[in-house]
Amino acid sequence: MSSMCRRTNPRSSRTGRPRSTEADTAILEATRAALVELGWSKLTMGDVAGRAGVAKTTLYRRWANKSELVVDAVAVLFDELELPDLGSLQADIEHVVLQFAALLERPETKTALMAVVAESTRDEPLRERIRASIVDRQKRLVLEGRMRAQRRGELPADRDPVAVDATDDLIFDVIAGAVVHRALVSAEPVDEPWVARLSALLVGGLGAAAAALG
Amino acid sequence: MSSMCRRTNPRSSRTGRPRSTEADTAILEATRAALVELGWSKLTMGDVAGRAGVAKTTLYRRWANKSELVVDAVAVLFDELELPDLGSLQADIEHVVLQFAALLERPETKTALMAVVAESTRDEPLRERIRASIVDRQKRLVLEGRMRAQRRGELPADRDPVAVDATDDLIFDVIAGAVVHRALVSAEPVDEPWVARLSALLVGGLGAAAAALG
DNA sequence: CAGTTACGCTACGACCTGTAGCGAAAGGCA
DNA sequence: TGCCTTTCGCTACAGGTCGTAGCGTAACTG
Repeated sequence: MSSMCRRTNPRSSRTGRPRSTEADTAILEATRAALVELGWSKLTMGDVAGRAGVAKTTLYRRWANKSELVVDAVAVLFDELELPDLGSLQADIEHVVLQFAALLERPETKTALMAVVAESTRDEPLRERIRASIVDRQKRLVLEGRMRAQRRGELPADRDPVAVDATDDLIFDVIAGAVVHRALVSAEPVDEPWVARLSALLVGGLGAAAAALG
Repeated sequence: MSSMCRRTNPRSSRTGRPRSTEADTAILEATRAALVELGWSKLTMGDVAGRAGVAKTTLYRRWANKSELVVDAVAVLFDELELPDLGSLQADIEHVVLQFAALLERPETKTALMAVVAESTRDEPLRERIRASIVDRQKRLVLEGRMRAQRRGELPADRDPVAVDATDDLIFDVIAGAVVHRALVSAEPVDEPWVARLSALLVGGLGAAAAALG
């Protein structure tokens, strides 16, 4: 709290004209609109600036490039995912998978998600941004679902906390990966029959693992 | 076989200078090299042409754009995947998953795969090309592994052929999706412990489903 | 009021795209 | 052998995007 605590958080610079938060939201909204209309590859910074009613230079003051801008624009959409208690592990999984599939059906996310991930393979800061803004935030769903199943007695209580973490990570990659692959790579519908099969596979697999350890 | 059967297969045009197959291979090789050095987003058609020692116009005579070129350049790498019989379903799965993970570790595939998939969300011909050149060709691995497991008695024989197809598709999306998500989105290693967990989950899930039906 | 920062605007060099036009090369066919 | 057709390398080009620089103005602080 000294007078020079500044470089750590440039947003709290005490002096000068503050950044327009209206411009922030207008830009992110314009970015999502441009994604819907143009898709990732035809979206340009100049176009977004025009839609948002700001100068192109204003975009570059906030984001280094298109990828970082788009990550911020779509990240908020992923926070809409919820995990209501439907009474059984399988029902919970099916519900969240259908939500996730609906999210991936939206043209903004469909075109943007794979693109920024592809870009992040050669851009470490971007990878970190994606992890922090999107990936890690959704692991909460797996955590919550697993704990709920344990409370119900569908899954055994924790023994080795390291193994539990590893299993949570595995389930996350399996569910998210399978849905993304089905929707975007195989390009086939993530509908109730498919979701039911996936959920049954997971519940069966988790149950079998628990039985083997018990 | 009349004298005018021509438009159906432009490659078999009887007259005129034939396309240089050396140029074909040089271009695809140059494309992979450029992917390694530059990554997807900085790869340009002019750069590839220069590396391959051909004119830029020669590229555009063969491929409509960067995406189609890159699909052809990396598709061949996916054909290296094999499924040797290791004696058990779980061992077979683990082996092919580790192969697939090694493939995704290569800089060419890592940067290209997600990029062309992202592009294909707004490009129907490209999606078809990806499906034909990469996706569908790898489903053979699931088919072979499932039939082998049935021969061993690890899985029950087919009853409903429709359900069998659906399960094959599901397993394909789950395995490929999980590995891709782990490697590129979560950006964490696809190592033996993780692969063992994934395989155990799948084998357990398939076994539980079989038991429920039996 | 002085100091500092953000803003809109314009302009710009560098780069990439995809196409057109040319003369030369390499095949098929009679 | 000569004609036809297609591909080849080359050059040139219009159109578009990127990311930055410079300017005068606006907004907020103490």
